[in-house]
Amino acid sequence: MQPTHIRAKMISRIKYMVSNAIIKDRRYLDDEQLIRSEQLSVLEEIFNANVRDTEITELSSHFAGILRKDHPCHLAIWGKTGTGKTLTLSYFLNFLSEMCSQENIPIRHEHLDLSTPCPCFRALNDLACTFNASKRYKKGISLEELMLRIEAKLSEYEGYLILFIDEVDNVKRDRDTFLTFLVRRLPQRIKARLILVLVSNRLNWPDHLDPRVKSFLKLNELIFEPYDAVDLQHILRIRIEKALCKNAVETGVVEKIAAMASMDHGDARKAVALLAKSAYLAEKDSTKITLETVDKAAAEFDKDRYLSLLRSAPVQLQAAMASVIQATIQYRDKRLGTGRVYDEYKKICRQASLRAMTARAFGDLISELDIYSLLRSKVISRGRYGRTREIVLELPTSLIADAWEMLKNNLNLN
DNA sequence: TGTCCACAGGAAATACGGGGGT
DNA sequence: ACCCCCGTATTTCCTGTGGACA
Repeated sequence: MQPTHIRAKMISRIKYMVSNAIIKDRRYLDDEQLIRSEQLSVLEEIFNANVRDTEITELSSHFAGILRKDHPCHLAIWGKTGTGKTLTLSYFLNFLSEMCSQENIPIRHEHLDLSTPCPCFRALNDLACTFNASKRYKKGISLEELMLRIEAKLSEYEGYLILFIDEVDNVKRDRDTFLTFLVRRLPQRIKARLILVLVSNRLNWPDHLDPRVKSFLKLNELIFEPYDAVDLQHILRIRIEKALCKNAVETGVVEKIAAMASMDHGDARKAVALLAKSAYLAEKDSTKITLETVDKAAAEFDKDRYLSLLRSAPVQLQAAMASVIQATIQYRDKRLGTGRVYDEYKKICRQASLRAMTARAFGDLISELDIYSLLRSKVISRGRYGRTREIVLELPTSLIADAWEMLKNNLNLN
């Protein structure tokens, strides 16, 4: 060991990195790290570039009634993830409140974020919490009790109350109870004028809703189109200016990222994440961000997404996924039905000393994996050889080995 | 035409684990 | 400390089903 040697190495590396730095302020590559006011200022710049113009105009006319002491009806908003629904709405509602307070119109808005799937109970509980009407419970208190507390808390308030409920369709099971409460019961019991803003990323969510709720729910609808490539370019350029040094980006990179992101979802968050990843990669190699860097970043991005999704999933789901992979490898080109995969699953559970769930429950696990699009399952009939769900692994082939390794580790197999 | 496979997937029953009330 | 109640997760039980085969 030669301490001076390693020191010299470190110093030269650090100096080198500093002189070649391309990231100026990495917080601007990740929204989570920005404080509220910074987020809003970025947002305002984006809006000033005429992005989301039509949506904001629509919102304005929908809520204009408030300034005339009118009661606008509820609003349903559709749009895929990363189309800026949440940010646009909170920006707009803040602005609206400001305007109203200048006119002395009492108004309040609350944001209920259901970005992770949650049962009716937790949704109500969260709602109660945002009103300070109750503490956070895990269990052990009835839905009725929660509703009463919310009502009690709001009983005195008489102005407008805008409830902005993000990702409504994440309310699993009993969605009707939740919505019935909001749509029918709550308005009758409180004096405030309630306006619901329901955000969802599926277009057809009111379809399988209790018809009684639906008829009560007079809705105005607003659709957030996915960003197109031009919008995304605006968004990226603003970020680049804030986060990166001058000349850190080769020409064509912005266009490329924008094109990639708009092609598969029009998701702005994803576009920014891709930019961030590219920047990190470029910085590590001390180069500019080139077109190849972007390709590399995109590949890694996909990999990370799948693997972290799996890693953080409940064990049973991981075991189910492992069994699907195992079965796919084992039976190579034969078609996979639920039965075979279930046998595999039982084996894996034994190895991982996990309690195997019943076939019925296993079927539900498969459906869940389908929702995450880790696999595709389709019910087919093979005549006298029965009916089953054909299961096809939907993982990029390059990832199968990685995923398998990770699952094996997580489940302590072998 | 009827049979029967191998499951799907709905409904009811049961197990679980945690909070509230006393 | 005890018991009871609640929502949630899983199991048990069950009916349904498309089409190959006889």
